[in-house]
Amino acid sequence: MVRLGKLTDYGLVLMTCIARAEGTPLRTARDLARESRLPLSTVSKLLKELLQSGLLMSHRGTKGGYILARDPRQISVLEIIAAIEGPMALTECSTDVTGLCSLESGCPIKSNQQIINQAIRGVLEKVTLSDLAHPLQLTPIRDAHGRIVPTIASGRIQ
Amino acid sequence: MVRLGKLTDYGLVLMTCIARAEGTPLRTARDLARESRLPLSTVSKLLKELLQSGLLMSHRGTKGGYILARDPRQISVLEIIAAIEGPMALTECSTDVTGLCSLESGCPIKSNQQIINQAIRGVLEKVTLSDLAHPLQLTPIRDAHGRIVPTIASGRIQ
DNA sequence: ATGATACCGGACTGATTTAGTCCTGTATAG
DNA sequence: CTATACAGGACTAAATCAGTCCGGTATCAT
Repeated sequence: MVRLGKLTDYGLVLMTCIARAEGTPLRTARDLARESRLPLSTVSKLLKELLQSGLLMSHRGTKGGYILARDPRQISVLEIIAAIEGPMALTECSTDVTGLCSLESGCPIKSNQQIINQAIRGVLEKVTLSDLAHPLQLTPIRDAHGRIVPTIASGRIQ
Repeated sequence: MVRLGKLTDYGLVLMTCIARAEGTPLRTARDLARESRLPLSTVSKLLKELLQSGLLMSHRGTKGGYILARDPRQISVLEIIAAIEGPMALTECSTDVTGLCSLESGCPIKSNQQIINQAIRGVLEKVTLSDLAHPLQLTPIRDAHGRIVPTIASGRIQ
């Protein structure tokens, strides 16, 4: 449920790879494909999308490649996901445009959608690429009832 | 992105409908279909799934219908979503079972997935059916930078 | 210059998933 | 005993997704 597409996964991996290699200035699609063990064609496609969303910068030619457009701490996971899956459009109802819905007023979905949307956006906005890049410990803390406490133990979040 | 399926939306609506009608003890699929303006066949299907997940109880026969299995405040949105979309399975990697992934150790996806998963789960677990049922005000608060602060202004969350 | 490298942009296809329908069976109330 | 309403499946059409491929353009090294 609420699953990200495979390509989005790959995208996160690629961004992580780029973020981790701080020494080399530019990473080629070929390099990243090898590193992430993904097919080159797929990697290229993803890098293009990430580029168009302004998360990467590129340089052509023999010594070309990709580089992060911003500091990893300034890139949220939400942005990366949006870059690949398109802007969050849960339903037509969730846009700001009014009058589209045939149910007019009293549509019971609208507020629900927005509540949930807002909640998820909020979380994903807080997690940055930097959080993903550093192999941080994920320690699932469980409370007395055995339920997972939604705290991420990296120290950055909450 | 990170979108819920339409059916999940409908499911949330149906649960909300049931939660809101506190007077009537049992709601039939037919009633709910009329109320939610969704086709009966779809509504039936969803109610069945919600039933099997233990979120609803049912009664057959002439005066039959559905009723919430628990207090709306005890039912999280996460449960409702999981009931319809199946248990959160972002990728095979995100299950607890090890050894499935061909990349063996050092798979860079795994931790990412779990971080994001955990974050989303955490949020959805906190939002309850009660939150959806009461037409609460959604006031998107923006901070100085124009970014949305992920606070939901119902007073219940955060 | 010129050729090799690597990004750029889009079209295209097969597979998977999703939404939605339909039908037959079983329990309950009157 | 009959109408009502849930129970449990199977089934299909449509939409989405993953992945591939190709012709084009910019850049660097020789």
